[in-house]
Amino acid sequence: MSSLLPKKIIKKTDSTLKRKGGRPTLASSLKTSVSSRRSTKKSSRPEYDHKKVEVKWPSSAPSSLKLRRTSKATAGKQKKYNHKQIEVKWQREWNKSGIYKTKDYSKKPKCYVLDMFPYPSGLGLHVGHPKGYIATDIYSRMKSMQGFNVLHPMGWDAFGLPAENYAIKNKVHPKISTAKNIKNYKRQLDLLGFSYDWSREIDTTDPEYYRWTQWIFLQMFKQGLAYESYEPINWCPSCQTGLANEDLEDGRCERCGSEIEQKPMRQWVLKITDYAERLLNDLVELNWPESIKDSQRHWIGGSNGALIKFAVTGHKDKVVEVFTTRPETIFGATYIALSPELIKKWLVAGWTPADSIVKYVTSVLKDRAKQSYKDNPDKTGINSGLVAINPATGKNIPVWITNYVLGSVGTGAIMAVPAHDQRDFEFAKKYNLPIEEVVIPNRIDKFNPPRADKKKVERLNVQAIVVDPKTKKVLFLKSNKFGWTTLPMGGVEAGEDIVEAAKREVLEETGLTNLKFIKVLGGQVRAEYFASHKDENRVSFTRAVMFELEGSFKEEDSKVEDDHELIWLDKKDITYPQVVHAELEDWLERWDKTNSIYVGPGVLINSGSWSGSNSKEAVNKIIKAVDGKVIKTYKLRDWVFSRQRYWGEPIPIIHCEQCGAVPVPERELPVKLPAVKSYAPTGTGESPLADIASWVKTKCPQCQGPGKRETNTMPQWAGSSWYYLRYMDPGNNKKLVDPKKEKYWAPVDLYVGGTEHATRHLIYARFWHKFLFDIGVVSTKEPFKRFGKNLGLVLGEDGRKMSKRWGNVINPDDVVKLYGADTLRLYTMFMGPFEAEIAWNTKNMIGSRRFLEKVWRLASKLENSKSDKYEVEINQVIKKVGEDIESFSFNTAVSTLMILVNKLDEGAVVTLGDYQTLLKLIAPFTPHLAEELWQSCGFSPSSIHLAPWPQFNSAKLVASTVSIAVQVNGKTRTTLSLPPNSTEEAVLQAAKEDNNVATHLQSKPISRVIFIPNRLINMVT
RNA sequence: GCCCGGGUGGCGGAAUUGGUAUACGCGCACGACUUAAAAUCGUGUCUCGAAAGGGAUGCGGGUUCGAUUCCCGCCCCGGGCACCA
Repeated sequence: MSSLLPKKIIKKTDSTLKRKGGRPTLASSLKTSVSSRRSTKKSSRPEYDHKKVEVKWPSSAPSSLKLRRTSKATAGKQKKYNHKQIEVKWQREWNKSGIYKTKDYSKKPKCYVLDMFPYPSGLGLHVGHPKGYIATDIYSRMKSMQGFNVLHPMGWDAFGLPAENYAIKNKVHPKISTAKNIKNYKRQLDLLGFSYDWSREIDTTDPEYYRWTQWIFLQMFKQGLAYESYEPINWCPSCQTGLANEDLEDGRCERCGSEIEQKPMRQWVLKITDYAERLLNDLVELNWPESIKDSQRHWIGGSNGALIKFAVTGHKDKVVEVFTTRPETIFGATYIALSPELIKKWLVAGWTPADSIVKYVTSVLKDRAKQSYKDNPDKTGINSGLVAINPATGKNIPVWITNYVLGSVGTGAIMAVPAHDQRDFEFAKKYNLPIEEVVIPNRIDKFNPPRADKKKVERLNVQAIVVDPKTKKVLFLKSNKFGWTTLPMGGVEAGEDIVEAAKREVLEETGLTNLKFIKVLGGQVRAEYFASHKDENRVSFTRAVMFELEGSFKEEDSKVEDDHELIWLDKKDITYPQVVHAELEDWLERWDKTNSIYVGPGVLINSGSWSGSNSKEAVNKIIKAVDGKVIKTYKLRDWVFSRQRYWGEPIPIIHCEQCGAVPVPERELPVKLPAVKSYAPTGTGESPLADIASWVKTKCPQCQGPGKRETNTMPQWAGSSWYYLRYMDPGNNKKLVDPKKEKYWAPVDLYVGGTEHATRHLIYARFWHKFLFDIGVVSTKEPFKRFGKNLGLVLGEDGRKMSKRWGNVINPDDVVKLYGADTLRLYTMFMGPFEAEIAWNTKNMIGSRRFLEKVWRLASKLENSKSDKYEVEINQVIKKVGEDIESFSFNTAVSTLMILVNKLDEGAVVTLGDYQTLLKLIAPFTPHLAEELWQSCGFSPSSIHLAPWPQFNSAKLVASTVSIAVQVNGKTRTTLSLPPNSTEEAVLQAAKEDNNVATHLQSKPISRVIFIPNRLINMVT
C-alpha cells in the first residue's frame, strides 16, 4: 500500500534532503520560509488594516500536516503558501524568459484576444477595473495551452479631457502626467500577472502612433468622407467644445453634466452616414451579445419609407417633399406639417410670411437650442397659410408649422395622418384638424370562416358594451337556439348616429334604456365570417360603443325574448370564441384607452380605388401612383469630429485663402502637438492651439502661399478607432500595418470591454475599419469577430458604483498585498456571472484563498501511483472547465474546480496525473500558484503555461452508477443508484421494491410510467 | 411611452431542448485540536412540523405525469432609446 514518491517530489517537498543540482525548487526556498515562520510570529498576523474592511489574515500555517504515515520523508515539512514570495518571483521569471512574447507567424492557428485599452487616469486602477482583463487573460492562457498562437496586447488610450484639465489646474504638461499615470497603471497590471506582450505596447498620444490616426483622417478627407460643416452642433459651455451626438447623455455633456446648447460653428465632420447601411447589415454576422447589436441597430435606426412631393401654392418652390414610413395612409393625410428648421431655410432663401410666423419659428428654435432632450414639450403650431394638394385625393390641405417636426429627421416635413399616428392625432385634436380613417384591422373568424361557395354580404354594424358599474360585469346575450354568446349588436342604418344605433339595439334586444354613454372604442374593424343562420358570408364593418348602466341592473328593467337570455361576464372571462365576435381582441385592446387610434396593418378604406386592398401590399403601388420615391433613412447623424481643445491629435489640414482646406502632405506627418503656455480653452470657440501664432502660420502645400494650420483637434474616440490594428505591427514606420501581418492576425477573435461603448467606440471602430477595408488597408469587413459577454460592473462594498465620490474605492495593491494576485483573480471570476453587476466583498475572498491553500496542501498527498479512482470526475471537470472558459462562465468553472479539489482532498493520496491535470486547469486562473506547484513538484522543466491543455476522454464521462429519481405522481419519493443506461423495466422493478415507494403507491394500479433514462422514473396511479 | 435584461436561502449565486431546486462559496451554529486564541479539520444550516408529511424559485392564472424553465396577465429592479414621421 505504501509507494514511493517520485524522486523529484521527494527532493522538492522535503527540505531535509540534499538537492543534487537541477533547477531551483521548493526545497531551496524552504529554509527561509521555515525559519521566518519561527522567528517572526508576527508575520502571520494581519498586515492589512483597511479601515472599512475587516479581514482576518488567512491561514498560512502548514496545517493538515497529518501526512501519510508511510511518507515520513515529507512529514511536517511542506512549505506554506506565501503569495508574496512566489508571485513576484514568477513574474520576474516569466519576464526574463519572455514566454509571453508573441511571434508574428506560426504554424499554429492564431487567436487574437483583445481588451479595451484603458484611459490611464491619475487615480489608478480600482479593484473592479481588471475584471475584463482577468477574463481575457484566462482565455488567452487556455488558448495558448490549447496550441493557439495568441496575441494578447495592451496599450493606452491617453488623449482626453482629464489629463488636459489636470494640466490647466496644475500647469503640468499632459505628456508628463500621462507618462506618470501610464507607469502606475502598468505597475498595477503587472502586479496581477497578466500575460501581455508588452513589446507591442501602444500609446495613442505617441506621435509615432498618431501619425497614422492623422493618416487615416487624410484618406477620409481625400475620399470626401471628412468635410467642414457650419450646421449647429452640440456645444458644451463648460468644457468649451463641440460634441458628437454620441457624447451626450440625456441632452447633457456626459463628462460634466452641463446642458448642451445648439451652436452654429465650423466643424470637421465624418460622413459615417455613408456607412449606415453596411454598419446595420453586417451586424448579423457578428458573434456579439444581442443587446449590443440591438443598441447599435437602434442607434443607426434605419427606416424604410418614401419621399413624396406635395404641390404647394403660395410658395415659390411650389412643392414640399415629405418623408413617410406609411405611404399607404396617404389618403388620410389631412395636413402637412413643417419643421421650424425648414422654415428657417425658407426665410434665409427669401420667403416672407406673416410676422406671426417668423416670430413663432424664431421662438421654437430658441427653445430648442436650450431645451433638454428628455421631455417632449407640448405640441404647438401655426397655420402657414400655404395650401398643399394631397396627390392621392387631389384635395387641398393646410400646411402647418409645428414644433413636433424635427429639422434633422427625413426632409423636415411630414404628411400628417392623424387617424394613424399618435402625434398627428394629438395635434389634430388640439387644432381641430380633420381626421380621416384609412386603415382598419381585418379579422377572419377562425372558428367560423367564410365559405367559398356562399354569397358575400357587406354590413355596417355596431356592438354595444354595457357595463354594470356596481359589479363591473359586462352584458351579453346567450342564444338558446344557436348556443353562442354575443354583445348586443345590429346593423347601422344609413345616416344613423353610431351611439343612437347602439342604444336602439340594446333596447330591442334587452329592453334596457338606462344607459349612460361612455365612449366609442376607436374606429371600425372589418371582419369576415360565415353567418350560418342566414347561410351567407358576411363582411362586416363594426364599431363598438361602451355604456354604463345608470344604477345597477334590475331584472324588472329588462325585457328579453325567449330565444336568448342575458348573462353578465367579468372582463377576464370575455374570451374568443366563447364570445363569438372576431373583433373581440380589438375591443379588449381598446377597452381602457380613451383615444384609440389604429397604427397596425389592415385593409384600406376611404382610399379611392385602393379601398379594400391589403395595406401592406398596397405600399409600393401607392408610392408609384403618387410619383414618390422609395428610400431608407437613418437616425445616425454624421460624426462631429473636431474638438476645440488641446490634448488631442491635431487635424492635419492647412487652410489657404486660395486653395481652401488642403491636406498636410503625408510625408510631413505627424503634425505634432506643439507646447503651449496655457492649455485652457480660449473661450472663443477655438482651441488653445490657435494662440500659437508660430505654429499656426505655415505655407500652403499646394500654392506655397500663406496658410494657417487647422487648430481643432480630434475627439478621444479617434485613436481608439483603429488601435487593434497597430498591435499587429506596432513598430512599422512605413505603413499603418504590414498587410501580411494584418492578414495573419485579423480579425480580432475575442474582444472584451464595457457595454458603455456599444454605441460609440464600437460603431466608430466598425466605421473606420470598413473605410480601411474599402481603401485596401485591411482584409476583413469587420474588426471584432466575437465580443465576449457584456462586462458587468464591479460595485463597491456598499452596492454603489465604485468611485472617489462615495469613498468606496478598493485598491488592488492592498488586496494583492493581503491575499495575493491569484486570490484576487480567482475571486473576481468566482463572484458571480461575468455579465452581472456585483458588489465587491473583500471578506468573501477568504473562500477563494482557502481554496488555493487547499490546492497547495494537496501536494503533500502526492503519490506516484496509477489509480483511476477519479477518472470520471477528472474527465468531466476537464470538459466542463474548458467549455466554461470558452463561454465566459468563469464562476461555474471555478466551482467545478472547487468540487474536484474537495473530492481529491477526501482521499489519502493524490496521484501525480490527477494533480498535474488539476494544476493545468487552474493555471489560467492562478498562474503564479500553478507555476510554483508545477515547478516545485518537478513536473516539467518548462513553464506550466507552455504545457498542453488536458484533453478529456469522451468514453470516460459517465460514472459507474447514476442516481435516478423515483417519483409517484410527480413527487420524488426516493432515489436509486443504478448502473447507467438501465432499462425502464429494471428501474421500475427496483423502484417498486422500495418501501417508501410502495407506501405511496398504496397498491393502486400504475396507469402510466414516464421514464427518462439515467434521470428519473415517474409512476402515475 | 418603446426596446432589452433580471427577480431563487441570512448573503454572492447554481440548475432551462421541461425531469432529483438551493451546486460552489461566504456567513452562522455546534464539535475536534489548543493552556488559550487564531487558523485548520468535522458536522449541521430554505421553511412549517415531534414525526409522517406539507409548503417555497416576485405575484395571479394556464399547459403538463412533472414548471425556476413554456404560455397569458400583472408587480418590482437595472440598462438603452425617446416627438425618428
